[in-house]
Amino acid sequence: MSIQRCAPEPVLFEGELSAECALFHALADPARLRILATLARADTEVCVCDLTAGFDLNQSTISHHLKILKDAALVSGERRGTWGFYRLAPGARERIERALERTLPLAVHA
Amino acid sequence: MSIQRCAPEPVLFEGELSAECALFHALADPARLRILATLARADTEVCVCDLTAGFDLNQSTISHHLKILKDAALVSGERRGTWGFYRLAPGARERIERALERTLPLAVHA
DNA sequence: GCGTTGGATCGACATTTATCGATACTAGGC
DNA sequence: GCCTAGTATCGATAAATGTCGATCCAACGC
Repeated sequence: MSIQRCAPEPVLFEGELSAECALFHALADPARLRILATLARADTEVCVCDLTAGFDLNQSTISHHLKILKDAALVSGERRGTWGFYRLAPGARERIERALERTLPLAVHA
Repeated sequence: MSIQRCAPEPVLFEGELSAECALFHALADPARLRILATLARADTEVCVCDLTAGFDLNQSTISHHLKILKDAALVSGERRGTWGFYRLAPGARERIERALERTLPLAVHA
């Protein structure tokens, strides 16, 4: 037998939140969070070599996390010569704030 | 040979972000995001039976996600009789906003 | 007492994912 | 050309995790 309802008129959210979920997923890793925090506090771009040297992770692991952050459009990367430089993507924080607003709106209007 | 630096004075973030990471992790699942969005838009508490009936997921799966959200202090649950009721934890959104501020501060002061 | 019902917990399984080593790629220096 | 160095990509592996079914627990009705 199926489970019954305890009260009439349940209001369930049916909207699409996959983009918001992808954003939060990119934030849900300690290595990526440290990279983001570093980029956010750097007034300039940061070289990949500094991240590789500073964090206790393999170079390929750093590169892997940078790709995930880049795919999430949270950082932007550029290669000059043999070195790679990354910076926080413009509007990264605003995009997260908007995702939060769509998930947990301050003013409940639905 | 170890990897060399391309420039002097790399500034790496060394702070602790495990609590923030745990918060974002709780948000990084479509089912939990839908539950949170539902609770945020409900002016009252929501019965577990409504979540189980409305979302295309097993009852034990819903309960599992509710526990994760509760452990993250994003929702609060109460049992009255045989039914369980959940609501958005007070200050849930503010806690996420503070976690975002600690990770990506608007004013760079470090 | 017993049976039922909603929800939580446990076990198992499949998928995802973080990490690493090895390799490929690209730009310089020789 | 060749060699080196920094980065990206590929493969493999181990750990984490989402999902489900089965079971347990608590409350209600009989």
